[in-house]
Amino acid sequence: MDAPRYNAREAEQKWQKIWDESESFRTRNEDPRPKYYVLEMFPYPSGRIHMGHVRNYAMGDVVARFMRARGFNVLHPMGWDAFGLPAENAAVQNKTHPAIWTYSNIATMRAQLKSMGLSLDWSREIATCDPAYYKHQQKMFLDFLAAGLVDRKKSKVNWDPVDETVLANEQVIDGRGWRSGALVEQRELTQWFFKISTFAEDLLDSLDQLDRWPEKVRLMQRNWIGKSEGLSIRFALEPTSKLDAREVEVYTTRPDTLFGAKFLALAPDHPLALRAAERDPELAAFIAECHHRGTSEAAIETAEKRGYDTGLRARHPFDADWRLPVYVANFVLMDYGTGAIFGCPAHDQRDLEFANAYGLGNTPVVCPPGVDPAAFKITDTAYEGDGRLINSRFLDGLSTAAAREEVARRLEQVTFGNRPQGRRQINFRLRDWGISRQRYWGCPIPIIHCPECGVVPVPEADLPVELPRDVSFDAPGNPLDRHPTFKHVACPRCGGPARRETDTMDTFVDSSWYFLRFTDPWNAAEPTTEAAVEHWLPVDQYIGGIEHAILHLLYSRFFTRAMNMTGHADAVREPFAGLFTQGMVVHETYRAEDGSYLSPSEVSIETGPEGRRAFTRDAHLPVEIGAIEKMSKSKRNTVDPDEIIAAYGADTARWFMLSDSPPERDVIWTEEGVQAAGKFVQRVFRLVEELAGVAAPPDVLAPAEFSAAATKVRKAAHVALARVEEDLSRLRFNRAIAQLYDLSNKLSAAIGNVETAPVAADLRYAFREAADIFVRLFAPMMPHLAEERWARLGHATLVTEAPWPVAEKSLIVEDMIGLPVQVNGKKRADLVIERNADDAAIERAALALEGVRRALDGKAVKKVIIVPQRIVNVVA
RNA sequence: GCGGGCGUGGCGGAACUGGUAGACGCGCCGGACUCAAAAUCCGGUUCCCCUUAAAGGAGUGUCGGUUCGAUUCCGACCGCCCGCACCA
Repeated sequence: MDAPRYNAREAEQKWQKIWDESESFRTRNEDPRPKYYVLEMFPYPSGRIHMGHVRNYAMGDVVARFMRARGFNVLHPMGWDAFGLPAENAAVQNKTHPAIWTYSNIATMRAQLKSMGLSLDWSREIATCDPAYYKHQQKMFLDFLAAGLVDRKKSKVNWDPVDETVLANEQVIDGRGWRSGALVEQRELTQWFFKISTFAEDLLDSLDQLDRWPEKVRLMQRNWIGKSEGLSIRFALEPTSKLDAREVEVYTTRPDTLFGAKFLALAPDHPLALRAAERDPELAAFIAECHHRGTSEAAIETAEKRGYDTGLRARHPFDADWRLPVYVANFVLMDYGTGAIFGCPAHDQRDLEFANAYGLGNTPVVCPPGVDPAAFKITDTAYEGDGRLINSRFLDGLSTAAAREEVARRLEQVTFGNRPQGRRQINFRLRDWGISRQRYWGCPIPIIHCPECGVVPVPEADLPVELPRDVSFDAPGNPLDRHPTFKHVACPRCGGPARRETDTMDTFVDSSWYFLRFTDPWNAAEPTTEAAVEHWLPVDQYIGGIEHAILHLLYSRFFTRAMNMTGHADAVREPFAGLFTQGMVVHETYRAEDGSYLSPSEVSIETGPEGRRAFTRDAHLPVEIGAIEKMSKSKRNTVDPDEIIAAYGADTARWFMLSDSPPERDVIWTEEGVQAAGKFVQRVFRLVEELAGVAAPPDVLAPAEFSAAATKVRKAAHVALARVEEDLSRLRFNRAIAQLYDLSNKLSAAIGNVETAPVAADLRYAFREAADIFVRLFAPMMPHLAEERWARLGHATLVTEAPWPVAEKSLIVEDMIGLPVQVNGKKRADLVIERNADDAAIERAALALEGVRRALDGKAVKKVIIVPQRIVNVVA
């Protein structure tokens, strides 16, 4: 007779239905148990889920099920990051409406996620493109505006000429649009900004408290915020008559190098530069060239430092007779510091390159430790480190730190035009967040522009400002901008004709607060419910890709602060207490002989002693196995989760996703790997079948004593329990899975050793206990199989609702322990001895071992090092 | 260029705060079952020497250091990956 096989397809659908009907994953806010909020980054409804989603949601689901079993009231919701450009692209290509495309994708992906058996509370599902969601976002925009957290300013924006939209700085990668890949141009537009820089200091300082975040992410945010402490110095200009400008302010973090200054340089957009250009066509041409190069050839621009001498001269703040030339230079940025610098070529590489190009020379003023000042010369490489000041008059001999302080102190005391000439200043690289997008499929900005009243907020009663459905994508640009009734409205204040804001919000706004909405998505009146937010936040464990290390996580941190200020999240500052960034799913690439990519389904792999070789499935032509890369459509190395679930079941897919690699690292999807996981599912099914055959029924009481064989079975189960618990607590899924392989090996062996029937009562009890523990341990990873086997073991309850078992300490601690014995650091023997043997007894026993005696070869023992419970080292 | 991380068998990876290197899985080799194959089960599998066993030697990118003892700590170098990129 064939062994019974587990039909995953049937069983999984059955249990999903049962969970659904029993509302196993419905979470109630008023549940008295301690709360635990686990969240995976919600997906963009692009069409179908991919393996990256499977990995992400499998991890979150293990955490949710594990914490639920441990007695927590777990919130584990799901939603859709549903606004965004691809819906509009699809609308153009397929002549479908973005809403129809989006909601149809949501339906598909929801069904796919459900087929994974995730323990999600679907009653809290939200989609950011739903007016019931973005209505609140509009309300908060107005509240932020009232609170001074929103700015409207003309600004140079990154314009993507292909997508015809503005991009945030973060969306520009190597001078190209992150989505279109088109070279980004600079345009001047009036834009809405969230004043994230208001919180720069707090966003930076609070990172220290996020001790359950990866250090890497915190560091990336630190660098992104980019705090620097320095000094603003105002330089007097000559001749003043020429431009009607008496001074220029520069920012420096190195005031100590002030006596090494050789020039001043202005950004091409600096007001002074622009004014000077009005009278100097050559300078105007130079500035135009800077703009041009800045946008078109970003790579080349980095190579060469270029400048233009304005003819202006600046007076050195400590020497009225010292004049510095004032250049406009292509490497000075307008939007950092004051848009102007003083150049100290000896101690700044960029300044040195510039000075060398224009023959400005250099004077070293900081001498590195251990170098003779008289012999210290700078030619091609600036010295940017610390040292002792030289050639610097009253600063000579000071350390760089002391010199910085001294310059700051003196310049703060010098008065220049009624104000101190120097001012200590802290600068951040962090820019305000430009949220205006010239796009249809986004949250409308609730503003009306009136020629009489100016910028008028849409009254709260008129919210939401809903996207009109009747739009066409036949022409490029924003359809809202040419929509007749949406655009032209009456001013809410004066009633006169006015124009509605047709820009929509960056989709990163939508995802900056969805985790708060999940706590009470039913509240129609307000974005959040105070009690619910206070109860659930912060998210205890957030899981997602490292690609959101800066943007999404920083914006969310801003949003909780802004919501906190405006009364929408009183109890929250930091949204995510624990963050985990999971690795990608990668796969081999395959190329046919003509170089074209082949998908895994077109390739068959043959393995032998000489390794793996690939052939086309149909014609058996040789296939080149290429690099292992992130799954992508262009490389054709994707695997469809639906097909895997259809062939092996969700439990197999989940198990494999979690088993092979540490979760923070990339996992390589292989056919062999998923097959192995599938085999294990079958093996577990059979193993529990066998265990059920020898196990006592659930209600049998523990016997007074256990035989050695029974104790061994119980030990295996309890040791695995303790380890799996530890590993799951620390999200080390791959180790937990290794433990479970190990336990199933041990249980198989134990059953193999059972020869006599009937099986003794104590052993039957031990098998029952071990089987129950085993099923509960793999339940978070393979929930359907666990239910199936839990029922087979005679339980009337759901394992999903069963509490986590408690490991018995006495079974984990061994009476006899094995101690490796080293001689001079090399292992020579094993010593088995009572756990609590004293050092003298251990030493005596160790020295008596045959292996130790042989290694000593008669040499005298100098010392014996005994590390309790660990190791013995005999030094000879 | 600056900042960060990582280098362990044929492969993915274990090894808690310095204490038995290679858990577990894949692959491979051998065996059982079978007419045969698949499936399943059992055994082996870091390398070298050895017919086997026992015993031994080498070994965590390279070189050096600290230590009774180093994959783990320190220094230099090599290689790979990620982030930022004229931020004054």
